[in-house]
Amino acid sequence: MRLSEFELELMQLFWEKKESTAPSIHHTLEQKRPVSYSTVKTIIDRLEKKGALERKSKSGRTILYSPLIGKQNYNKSLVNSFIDRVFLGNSRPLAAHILQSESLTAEDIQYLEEILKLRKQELK
Amino acid sequence: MRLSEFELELMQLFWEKKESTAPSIHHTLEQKRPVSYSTVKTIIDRLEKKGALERKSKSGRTILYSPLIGKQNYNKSLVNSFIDRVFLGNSRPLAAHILQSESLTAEDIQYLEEILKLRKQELK
DNA sequence: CTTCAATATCTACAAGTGTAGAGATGAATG
DNA sequence: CATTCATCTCTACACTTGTAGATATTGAAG
Repeated sequence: MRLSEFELELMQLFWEKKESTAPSIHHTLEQKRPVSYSTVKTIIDRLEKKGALERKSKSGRTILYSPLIGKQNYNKSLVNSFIDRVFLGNSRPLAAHILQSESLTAEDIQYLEEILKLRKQELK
Repeated sequence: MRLSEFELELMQLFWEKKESTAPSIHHTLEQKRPVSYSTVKTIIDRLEKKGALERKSKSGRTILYSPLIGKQNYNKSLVNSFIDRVFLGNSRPLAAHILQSESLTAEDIQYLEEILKLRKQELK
């Protein structure tokens, strides 16, 4: 399944909240930038049509939606296609780039080292 | 500058070849999948309009194009916005994901460990 | 019940994207 | 020179995306 930028932005919110309504999502998003309710609802409708969201229930007229696709899963395929598109399928330059990234803390680095250690073990 | 998927695909070829012509790019791309010359040339025109390519010279009627934007630079900003969009600005999960990726060789792992070692040094 | 405010549904539109045909044009060839 | 073939330029179109107004509907409040 293919999500647009905006669609993904909304899915992030749904994943975070587990389930939510259009008015609530609209409210949250409005904190960040001006956007009309209609716009948000349109995107939600499209997400539903694509099978990324489903209607769970109603309270009053208000529809409660919940994600049909998993964040983990989706991210995984996104990362893979990103590596394909941008780094021609070669993970290493991306890995190198990120490991140099400023935003990693000492803890992050520690943690990532652990992962590498384990991988080395596996390879032997 | 914002490149579409197809535009990026062509830029990858231009970066690889340093400079090239529409017929040549078309030829290369055709190996992979059926696509008409017109299509390729349209994308090249758009890349030129966006300022990603420039006309370097002509041999006969054939225009030689070369990249105006750097692969390194462009990738960097792509990676950053990718992390923002998909991982909400948090590099660590992406790093973790990639370090687990099957496609890394023992050498890659060795190399990446070096990077982490250096980073640790810096932090002290 | 009637009214109203909130929510949903429907419709629209401009910009960007992938795709390619039609026609112009110029370089090479006989 | 006239012709042809390759290449360029121009135009087009359907689909997606971001954006939102107009209108319908209904639960809630009086």
